[in-house]
Amino acid sequence: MSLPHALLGLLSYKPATGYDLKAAFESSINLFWNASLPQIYRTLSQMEKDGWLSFIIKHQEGKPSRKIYQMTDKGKKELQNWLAAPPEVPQAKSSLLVKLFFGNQMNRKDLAANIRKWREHYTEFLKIMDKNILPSAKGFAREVANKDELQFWMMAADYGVRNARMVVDWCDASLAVIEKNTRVKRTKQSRRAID
Amino acid sequence: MSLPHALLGLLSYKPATGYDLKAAFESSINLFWNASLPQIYRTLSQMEKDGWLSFIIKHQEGKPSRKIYQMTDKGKKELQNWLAAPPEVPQAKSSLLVKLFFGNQMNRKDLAANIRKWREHYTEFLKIMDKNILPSAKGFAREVANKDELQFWMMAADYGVRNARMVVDWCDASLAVIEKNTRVKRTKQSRRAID
DNA sequence: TGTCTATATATACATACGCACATATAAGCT
DNA sequence: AGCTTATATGTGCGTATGTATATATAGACA
Repeated sequence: MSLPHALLGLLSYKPATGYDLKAAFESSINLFWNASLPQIYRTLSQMEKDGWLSFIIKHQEGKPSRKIYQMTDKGKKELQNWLAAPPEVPQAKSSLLVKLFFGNQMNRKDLAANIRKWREHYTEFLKIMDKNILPSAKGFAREVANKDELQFWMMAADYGVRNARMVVDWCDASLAVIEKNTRVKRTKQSRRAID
Repeated sequence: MSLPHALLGLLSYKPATGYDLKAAFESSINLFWNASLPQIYRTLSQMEKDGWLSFIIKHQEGKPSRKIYQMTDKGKKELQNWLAAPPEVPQAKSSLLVKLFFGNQMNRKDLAANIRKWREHYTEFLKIMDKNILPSAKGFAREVANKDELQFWMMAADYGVRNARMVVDWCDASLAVIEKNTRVKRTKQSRRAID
């Protein structure tokens, strides 16, 4: 379970509201973790009950009040403990690979189309990373981070890029195999038709 | 949500009990999806209520009775529809990358140790794949699959191998960066000590 | 004028799933 | 004699999370 700790990590830069934290997620951690707004609110509320956070309410005119959370000493300790603990190895969950596993029951065209769609998604991701990674990193740096922090952000982003490249390569290799076999089958059919 | 469809896929080979399906998972789909025994039983029960499956009970001596599920026509249609539908792109969830993101707040030694642990896990995985992939695939082939099915199983396994190699490479690159910077810092400290 | 987006909070309902435990028998190990 | 493993079924409890919805205001757009 990482969401509370990811929130602690972001709050270690500066106090923030649930709404702020959602925005912070979107411009950074979203690459390797994801959280909806209701989930963030629920988690913050629970963390406050657990004594990891405290909050103050700041009233605004024309806009809703802001509930600004900040870490307590207990929260800081919790973050440190979590950071030092060995990370769980993520168990892969990929519905595409499950589908592929039963690919024999699929129309080859549908299967190839699905793989191509996946490929598109990751090439698109790579484009966005190329275009946005530096601006995004700079935005992050301006907001909260120093150069050391930027380095870690780049490492995490590098993981995302390597992963996307790996998937694209795999898609190409798999599409080649599927195409080759489809062609072989056609040839056999043609022969039979000639016979 | 893929578990019910993964179970449908396995049941498309032949009728089976929850216990059988757990074993089938472990020798194949476990690479890219995972399910506990209670979760499988619960899901089968729900699928039966939804009319995707029917079952017969086979009594055995000395052993518990077997509740053997098989697909209904509705279940077959459901599987076909699911297979043809475009797969959801998996949203990455990696607590190691979250930790790395806050790596600046960590002891560099702890961080490096965590990355090394990750690296070990994936090198171990690669070893097991090297040793077991063919025997495992053959076992799968003997059980349920023909050559075409084996090909798709190999494609999925290939994904796992490529992923593991990518992670190992990333670990090496990241460890190099962390080491380099640690050394630089030491040098600066040494200089300061000399000054 | 009505809809959409942004700001900001949150509840309600449902689903997926992990872990612990309950039940029963037989075989094999220490 | 007691423990673990394999076979086979489940329930109960808790947690994480997704989706829909409620509330309130202001500005932009069609």
